[in-house]
Amino acid sequence: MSKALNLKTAEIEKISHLDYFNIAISVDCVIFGYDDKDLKVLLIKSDLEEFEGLYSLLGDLVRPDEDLETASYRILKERTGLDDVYLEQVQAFGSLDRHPSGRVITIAYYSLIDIRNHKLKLENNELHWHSVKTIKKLAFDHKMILDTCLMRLQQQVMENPVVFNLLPEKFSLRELQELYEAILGYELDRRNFRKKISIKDWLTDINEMETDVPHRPGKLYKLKAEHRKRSGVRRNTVTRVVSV
Amino acid sequence: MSKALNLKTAEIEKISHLDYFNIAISVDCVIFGYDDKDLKVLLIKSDLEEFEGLYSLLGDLVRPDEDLETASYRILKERTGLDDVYLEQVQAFGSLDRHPSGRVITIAYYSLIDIRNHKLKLENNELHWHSVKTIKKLAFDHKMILDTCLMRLQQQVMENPVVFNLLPEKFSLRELQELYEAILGYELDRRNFRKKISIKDWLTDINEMETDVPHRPGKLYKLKAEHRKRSGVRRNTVTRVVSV
DNA sequence: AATTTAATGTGTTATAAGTACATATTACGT
DNA sequence: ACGTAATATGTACTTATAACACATTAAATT
Repeated sequence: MSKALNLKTAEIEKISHLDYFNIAISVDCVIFGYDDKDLKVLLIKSDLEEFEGLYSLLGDLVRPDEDLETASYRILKERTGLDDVYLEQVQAFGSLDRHPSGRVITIAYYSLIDIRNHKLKLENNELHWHSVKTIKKLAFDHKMILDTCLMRLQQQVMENPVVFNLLPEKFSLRELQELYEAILGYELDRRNFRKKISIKDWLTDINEMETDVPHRPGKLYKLKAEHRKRSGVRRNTVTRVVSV
Repeated sequence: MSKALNLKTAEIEKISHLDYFNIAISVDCVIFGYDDKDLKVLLIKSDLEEFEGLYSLLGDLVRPDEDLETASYRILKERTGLDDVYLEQVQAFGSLDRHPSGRVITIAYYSLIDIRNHKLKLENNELHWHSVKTIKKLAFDHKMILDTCLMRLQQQVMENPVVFNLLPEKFSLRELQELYEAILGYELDRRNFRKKISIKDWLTDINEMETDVPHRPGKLYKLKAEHRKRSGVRRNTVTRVVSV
């Protein structure tokens, strides 16, 4: 891989090899979580002077020997310890000035994880969950990336059973509705919401009830196994590379 | 930009600078056209031995001093002579083995152009329009990229007034419906189609009729000016860079 | 033990959107 | 003048969305 790529036009060859490899490529993960009726995102304090005091998404350069999904899974694994996560590519961001130290094109992924039932190794990593709706500014173009990923999540939410990755295995319909409301940013009618969900036929009633709620407990449900796909990408080939 | 990026983890620094810049980044354009009731895509014969006899999408490496949209517009301009085109990013493709000569991550864009009313400088470029539905195999992973872009186009088509970029300025409802059918791959009911389009309120009746049709001519319509956005990206900043 | 509280669970009606389907009309070609 | 092939248009049926209220249950309070 040290010789020039013999790509397409002759024109390319005029320009030296190094010029073309002076672009770095990174992956940035918008890691969504859900807790306390609130959509969260996992952020780290930026270590760049230019962005002193600002937070940024979790990202890293892509290594020459790993593909994009592998890089994303590696970041998730390194930062959170998790390797069983939902992950989906959203968009590439490549403005010239998006990174102060040089040319870095980044591919954004969003990821959904259940905060409560996975103990993350957060503290030692300087990682923290931030409420999405209170975030005003981030390092780099990460606010734009976050917004784009949130929009994508909002689009997906009613068509695909993806949000269950944010919930524990068993949940009540109220919890599910609150999650939808947190993602969409507006309130839903309870009866219409339940009807819609029941038409989709995603859930099974497991004949258990909520406990420890200070009111009448609701029924608990599980996502049906056939809809449980933890990743938008082919995970069996990918996570092995990451987690071994 | 020749010194290392001071990015995130200490771990990165263990790996030499050159390793990280040994990934090239390209842009590939799926250029859709429409003619003869058929969705077409613009392809070029691959100049790589590995893909002898196969066609590939139009693409090129991204230059360190241009952003992704600029690179896409440059490719379109260089290859077709057009700079007033609809262009939208779809997805990044980054498998390790997708390019036989080395590691190249590519960002796929799709583009919509009106074949008939723009004279393209095709012949001297070895470019040809191919009917999308007859394409079985392409060089690299370009078949996958084409399929992904087509799916994206199909998704967009009913929600956004994008397909008008494939048609001449004035068109009949029949032409429009045939275009939708070509993109979606199935037939539509004429009355329902017209109702749906009229509800969207995208068109103005310009009080002209088709000419040179061997049957009763239909009315001609134009896309209303407020829906005429030739690009999914901010073009006023972008095309200037390309076309000046 | 009785009462209050706060949530669960459920159904109907009205409106809008989607689907299936048929007939009269018009310009061209012969 | 006539046949042809496409345009133009509307209605009934079905499905989805939206708005809306009341009885029930278990926990917490008195």
